[in-house]
Amino acid sequence: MTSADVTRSAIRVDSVEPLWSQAVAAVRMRVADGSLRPGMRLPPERELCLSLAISRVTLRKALLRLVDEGVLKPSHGRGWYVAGDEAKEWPNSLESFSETARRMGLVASSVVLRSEVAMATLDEAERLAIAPGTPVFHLVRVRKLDGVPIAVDRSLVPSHLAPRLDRADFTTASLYETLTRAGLDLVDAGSTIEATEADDDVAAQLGVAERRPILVMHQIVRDRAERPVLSSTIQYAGDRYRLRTFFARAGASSGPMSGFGVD
Amino acid sequence: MTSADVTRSAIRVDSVEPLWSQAVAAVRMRVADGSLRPGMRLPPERELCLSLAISRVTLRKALLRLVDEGVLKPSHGRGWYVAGDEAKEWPNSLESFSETARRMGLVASSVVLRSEVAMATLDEAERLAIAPGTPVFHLVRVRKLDGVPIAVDRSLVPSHLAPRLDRADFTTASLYETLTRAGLDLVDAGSTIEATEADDDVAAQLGVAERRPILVMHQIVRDRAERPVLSSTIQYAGDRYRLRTFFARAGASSGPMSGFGVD
DNA sequence: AAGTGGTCTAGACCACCCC
DNA sequence: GGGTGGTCTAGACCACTTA
Repeated sequence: MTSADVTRSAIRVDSVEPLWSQAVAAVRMRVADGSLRPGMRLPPERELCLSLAISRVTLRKALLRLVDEGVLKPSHGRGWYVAGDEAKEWPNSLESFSETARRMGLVASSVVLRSEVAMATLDEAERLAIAPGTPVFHLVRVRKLDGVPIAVDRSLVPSHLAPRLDRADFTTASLYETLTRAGLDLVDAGSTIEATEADDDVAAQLGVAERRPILVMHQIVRDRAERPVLSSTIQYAGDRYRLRTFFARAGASSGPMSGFGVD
Repeated sequence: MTSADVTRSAIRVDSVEPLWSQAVAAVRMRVADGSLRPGMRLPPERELCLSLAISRVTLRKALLRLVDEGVLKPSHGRGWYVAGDEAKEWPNSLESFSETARRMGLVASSVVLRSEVAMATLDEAERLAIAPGTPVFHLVRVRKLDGVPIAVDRSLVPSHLAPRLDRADFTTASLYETLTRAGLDLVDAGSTIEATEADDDVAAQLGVAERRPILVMHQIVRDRAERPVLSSTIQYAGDRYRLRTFFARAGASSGPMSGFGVD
């Protein structure tokens, strides 16, 4: 048995989770705990099939998913390799605030300015596709890195989707994790990103001069039924933060699409 | 035969393209030419397998890919549906400038300020992972929508990867398409997005006041060998443009990842 | 030539939706 | 209960890498 060995032990047949999903978790675990280090080659697919006791098709579905997440890299004729730190820290979507903090070795913290349920205004109701006046949980946080204010984050969640959110302490808790644990499955998100100037409110909260550049990201996250679950507006101090994204085409094969936002 | 019928005629066995990729193209064609309209249900998988003469596994690989591109939406127990215009215009990556123009019904054009080969500076060489002094193609364009200047786009391509780029007319041509046609396969891209102020150069080119907010997107596009092929820096007038992204988790199944940049 | 990933197949069974 | 997608399998053959 090599140290890169991945055994069946992690796979439970009676679980509701699909086998490929369990395989994803098993491999991800091995990468997280360090038994699979960046640059290492995984055992050949046919061996992994045996040790995980799943078919090759199922295994490959799992491995491809991990490519999508930036954990693995396939190399035709050579093998599957664990992605280096560079790529691993660049997920196949927008990097979240806490991920950024981890990557840079800084401590992320939040100051909660508002955490309460209030009636949805016309504007808020439209963004969340609910009726005006519906109870909505409002969360306003100043996000900090090593104590320095970086961004103001205003989030909205319809109360009937996740009751009692106002009892949670979002000084440390992650909103995304809290919603997931409440049984919501966030499957897709549309977002817009623009540059504006700081108004006096945001300038004061971030400790920058008025009219300084602000990076604004607005996001609507939906569940499997395409129901808006979360509306989030983050205003970053322009000279203190940079959004990062990474896009990879898994089974590319000369994709006919225009690409990654490049013409 | 229903109007949604997709026949084998489009699939050529002798082609180098994988069958699933050809199936993707066949379905995409039907959507593009209007024989499959938004909201319509596709024939059942088992029927499509017969008409395309491919196995169900292969067909599903193609359909899943189209979900990734925002063309289709699966519905367990009901069928596959053509995505509405809303979703279709939001690819699973950053929306490109011309896509934005199309969505908004505006005419995209470019003014080429510079199109020549020059030696790479230290900074440029580092970004492209080449030696300083290596010949690099420089392309500087002012991107316009309906004649209004929206952004300044500075792109760099190492000359040895695509010779004679300075002969092309990028007033109309797409750089991405030109590179693809030159045989380069752009498979992944890392990018950063930030907000800054307009310096006098950019302010003049965009016709805005100095120190006004600017949205800057920097991007490094790589080929299959992870070799940087294109470095692109786009500076958008803050009050004239908004970047749009859409992220979907195809086979989600309670993803354990933090999400879409949301905490 | 041997090893390894990439594509493809035919068929089975389960889970969900709707009549 | 019948139709439809979702998961899974065992095995075949091809393409790329390495020696």
